[in-house]
Amino acid sequence: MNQEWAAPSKSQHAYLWLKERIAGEELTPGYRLVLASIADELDMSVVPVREAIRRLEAEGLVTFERNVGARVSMIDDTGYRHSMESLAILEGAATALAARHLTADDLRHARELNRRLVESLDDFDPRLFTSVNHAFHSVLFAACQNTRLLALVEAEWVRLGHLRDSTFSFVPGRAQESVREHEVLLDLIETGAPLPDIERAARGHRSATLAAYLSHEHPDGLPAAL
Amino acid sequence: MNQEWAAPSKSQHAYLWLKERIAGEELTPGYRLVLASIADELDMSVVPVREAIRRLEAEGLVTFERNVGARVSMIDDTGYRHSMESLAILEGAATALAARHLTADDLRHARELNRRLVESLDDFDPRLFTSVNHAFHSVLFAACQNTRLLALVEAEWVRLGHLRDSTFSFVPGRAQESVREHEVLLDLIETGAPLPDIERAARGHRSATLAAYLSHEHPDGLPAAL
DNA sequence: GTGGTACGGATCGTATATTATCCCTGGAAG
DNA sequence: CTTCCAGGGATAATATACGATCCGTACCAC
Repeated sequence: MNQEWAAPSKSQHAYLWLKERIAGEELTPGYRLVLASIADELDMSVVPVREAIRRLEAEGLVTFERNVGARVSMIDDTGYRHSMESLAILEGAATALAARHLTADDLRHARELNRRLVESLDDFDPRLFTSVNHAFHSVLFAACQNTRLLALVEAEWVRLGHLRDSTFSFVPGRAQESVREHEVLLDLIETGAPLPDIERAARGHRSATLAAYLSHEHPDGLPAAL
Repeated sequence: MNQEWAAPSKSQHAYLWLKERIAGEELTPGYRLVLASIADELDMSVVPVREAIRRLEAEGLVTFERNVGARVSMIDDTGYRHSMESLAILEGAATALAARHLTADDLRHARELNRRLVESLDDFDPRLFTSVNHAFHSVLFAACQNTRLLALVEAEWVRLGHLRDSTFSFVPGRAQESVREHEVLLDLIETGAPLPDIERAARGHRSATLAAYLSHEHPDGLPAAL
């Protein structure tokens, strides 16, 4: 009597549940993750919860201290900068590798998303903007054939997603600039520009967002090279 | 009465033990990892072993199938190619970011390692070559200030390390070319070449190794773009 | 008042036990 | 000869139980 509706393992369930809460900011950085409480809440024993947390730890979303417990990863400016820089590199490459595989439909979809970004500039909601922004970039790099690279990009987005809600909350002015750069990027792809140009544009786009944040928070800091 | 000798958790111990075995090819790809056997061998219960395996899973070293068990990740050509391509991108960027931070000592050390690579070309041992090769590149990118990027690079090396012993076993001719490219790369760094040039050289170096492998295994395959 | 120490609650770490699932093998039906 | 089904062994998944460790607090000595 096979239950067709598939039984997701409890471990998996706990993993997804936690990840969701972390991404959704219900569990903010520094939040203490107590095994027993979570197990209780999810109506399971602590064993699956432990495994879920181990996986999250390996992904860098939570930090663990022996005999003390887990907490949602704290993010300092350095970590944020490093992650953004890494994402710039990964996403830039993925976008370039995907460029030649984008269909006309994909590009239409991307332009539509960017149009929504433009519209949202009035009555600005950083949360919404970030979400649509992610969708926009996802369209552009999802066609990348290199699944490993894709996984790395997605992992970095998740990492950042829970660390800072949105750079755009901090530097509202960056949003306008951002959507313009999106158009440039789309044009490059559509006209079949050389891949290195596309990569440079995509990387530069994210680096610029990072730079905007850094110069806003630390006006006297040095800009990142490369 | 604090025991100074530190008590590494069993979970940690199992994790390191397995990782070691996998890296050392004692556990080859496809090898079945049975919880009870491992627990027995390490003189512990299955719980810590499960956690260790979960961590390895998150790192991509083992694959897991629900209710079936874990096995050391199989690597197909596609996976290998994707991983190498990703490494090319990551390592290229890390090397460029590290370039300005390398000391004269670092460069001396790197040249010394490359000298050893040259020497080893007679009486060629792919295993040794790969190992020293890793050391060489480690020196070049270790000075990268972006710890996140560094972690990604190292993770990818580990991934590849256990998947294929060495590309150089398959394409011996590549080794000579490789050490020459090392010299070029070192010269670029030493003369303070523009970072994009350094990045391109470092990325191209690894891409070339991948290409050599691919064209050797699949002479009719298409070369990777970018 | 300050420092240290001892106790206790909270929480983690691991072992053991129980249940669920898969896969293989063998036999019977067609 | 092939196909299907049943049963059993192997193994994973989870629950429960117990011991170990940490950390905060209160008490005592000085």
